[in-house]
Amino acid sequence: MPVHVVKDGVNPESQVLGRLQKIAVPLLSTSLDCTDKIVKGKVVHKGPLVTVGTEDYVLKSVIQEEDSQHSLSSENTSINVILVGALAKEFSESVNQGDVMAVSGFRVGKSPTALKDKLHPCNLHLAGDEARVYVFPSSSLDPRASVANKRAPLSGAEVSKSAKVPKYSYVRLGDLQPGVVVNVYAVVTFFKQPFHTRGTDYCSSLKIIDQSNEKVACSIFSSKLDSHPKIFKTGDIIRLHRVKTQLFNGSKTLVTSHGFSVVTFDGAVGSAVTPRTSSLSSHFDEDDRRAVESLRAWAVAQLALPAQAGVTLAAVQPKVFFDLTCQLLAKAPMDSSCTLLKVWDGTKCSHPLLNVFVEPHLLEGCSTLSKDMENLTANILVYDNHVQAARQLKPGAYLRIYNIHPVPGASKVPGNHAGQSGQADHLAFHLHGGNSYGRGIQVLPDDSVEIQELKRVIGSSPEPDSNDMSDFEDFLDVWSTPPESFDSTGERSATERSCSHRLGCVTLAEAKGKGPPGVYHVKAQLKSYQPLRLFQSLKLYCHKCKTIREVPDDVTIGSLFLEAQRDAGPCREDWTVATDVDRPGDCPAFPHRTLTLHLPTHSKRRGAEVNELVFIKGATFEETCCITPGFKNVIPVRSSQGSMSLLDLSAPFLFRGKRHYFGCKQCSHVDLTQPFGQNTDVLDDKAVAEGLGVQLLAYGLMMQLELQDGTGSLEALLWRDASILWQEQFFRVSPDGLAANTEAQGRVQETMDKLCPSGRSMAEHPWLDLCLSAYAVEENGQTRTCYQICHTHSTNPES
DNA sequence: GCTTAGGGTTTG
Repeated sequence: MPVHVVKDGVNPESQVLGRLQKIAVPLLSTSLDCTDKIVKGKVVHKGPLVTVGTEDYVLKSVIQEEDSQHSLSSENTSINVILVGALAKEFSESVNQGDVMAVSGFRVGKSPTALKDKLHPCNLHLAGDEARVYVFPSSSLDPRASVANKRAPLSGAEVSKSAKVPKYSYVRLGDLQPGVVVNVYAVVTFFKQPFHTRGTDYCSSLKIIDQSNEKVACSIFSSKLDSHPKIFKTGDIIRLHRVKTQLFNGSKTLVTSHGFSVVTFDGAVGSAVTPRTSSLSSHFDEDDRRAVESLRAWAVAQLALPAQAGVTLAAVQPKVFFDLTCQLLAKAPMDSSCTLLKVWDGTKCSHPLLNVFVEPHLLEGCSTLSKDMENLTANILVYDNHVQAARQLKPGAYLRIYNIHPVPGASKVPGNHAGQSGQADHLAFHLHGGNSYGRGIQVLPDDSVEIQELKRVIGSSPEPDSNDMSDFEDFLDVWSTPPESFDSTGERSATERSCSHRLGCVTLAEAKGKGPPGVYHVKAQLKSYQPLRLFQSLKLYCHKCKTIREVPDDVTIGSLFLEAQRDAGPCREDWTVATDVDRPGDCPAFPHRTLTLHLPTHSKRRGAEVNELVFIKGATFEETCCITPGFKNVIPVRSSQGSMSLLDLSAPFLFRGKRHYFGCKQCSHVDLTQPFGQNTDVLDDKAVAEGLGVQLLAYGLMMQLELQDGTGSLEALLWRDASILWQEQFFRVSPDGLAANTEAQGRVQETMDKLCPSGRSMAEHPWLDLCLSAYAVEENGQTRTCYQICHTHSTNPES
């Protein structure tokens, strides 16, 4: 019962005011934080009970401050009290003029009748569950009064129990008064991610607005990021408790004061009213729900606050900054002040997107899987302060990235030397340094409204134009399938044999007991594999001499190119025409070196194009990479006693797009004196190698797999016989393309992750049907048994 | 316990 009558003889002050702070009527203002406050006065006017509609009531009353201290110091000692609903009806029945009453759970509003009635400029609103009226009948103070006998007296204990903490009251932004701590509800119109201040805290800088149409800046300080508002987009609704109004440059601003708290809500009309807060003790009730819905309804009606239509990749306009809700696919450091984020949102950009070349071993996570897919993937270069934030991100995470700058034209990408030309009309995305315009990256929780929508779009992402559907299926498989579904308890094998052996399955222990040579069929799980960094497993293999070579790194290759510049003499061959390009002294060892392009003078082959082949002399490795988009075949050469010669065969002898081709030092017999390629229809890698006298090396993966079944474990090599099957069927990638194709490498990694999911128990590792070949190897006079996996390929997870 | 920041016509 919201109206409590205090029994005769009970000291009202001690019973009711125990936990509440009394505010004198003259001191009431709209900026007052009404939490835990009580106002007491004598009822000097009791208006009639007015019926609104069929069941609602309103009653107006006036109370007067009785505290002589305040009644003398101010004229505003009488204030209008508006009672609404059941409270009004009850008040009408149980309160009389002359009674003293105390009220709590009120809201202070502007009195619209102040000019007319000359009463207090504010009024008190009493409505809702938290509003309380405590009546001290004039009989309890003045025995001569006769109204008390009509009332059902309540015990003091009951009064005390029901005097629970009143609800929070909220001040409109238009009513803020400097120096006063208040609570507010508002719509966010601008926000910055929390950033480190020069002081001890992070600061969230906001602009907010409410129904009073007053826009107010707000600074939230806290050393704990968790205490900062979880704002995802403008239009979100924010509730601030215990914020103080300050004047700055003549404008009111809100700043957090001691014990502040903040809760946010989605701003969309009709969406669930779910408080976003890390606080466990946050207050939230029906009134909060109403406040949020009221603000949502108000905001949607304001033309000044257009609903934020989220920009998808498909809707991106060049040069127009935008915010993107997306999923992180992969990331790679570019240099100390720049990190690349590869993201998608399931839509296809209508502008071609810049493809950023990344060293495969620097890429973390999985990339898009085919060239056609790439227009679904935005490469976002994040700079400076955002690099730190990017470092924390995990591939697969859902993000919102604020203030992305789509820049047309192949802009310079830090630390990136290859594959940048020929993308002049492609869009590059930048997240510039600093936090102006709300620039930043935020991880969105999986259950947020925007992620629900993103997941829906990703789930129905358009099919690529490419015929290569397996790529796309893999893509969806990896990104739309929760990790839980990778477990394969009692399910069919993740690999299958393709051999024609008629053998029964043996255990690993049995296979080890039988010794070499032999072929065994086993069923086992993959416990571990090496190397974990897959680029380290990539090798070069000569089919002729059977030699295995490491793939040289870029630094080694770079030094071989520099070495080749030592002989600065000409190297004319009569079947080529040379064009000299003076290079400025950007290479300290060889100032003003000359870069020479040699083009074949004639080609008798039909359909041969002018850009089919070029020899390049005097170029650095980076420069050679840079001209690859202009020619189908780029062959770096050097001068050797006036003749054209290839570089040391440790370096790639041929560049085709991003692909680098190596030759075998032992088996090659280089001859550049004759034109070549005229008897072939296609001048591909094999034709070029043959024409140059180079024995082409093949790429292959070499891995050591630790297999396990219930009987024991066994180390088996994955190479040679099985490699083609593994690489073309199992990983569904061509080994030759693997070195240049970060996506293919990503796919290999995905496959390995499925076979050997890290962080999961062995029970969750899938079972593999394998064909093992055992053979003896002599080493330091000792014989040991080695095993290789052969005739084995993956089963398609889809079928 | 106090301070911090105080949006802005961005751009590698």
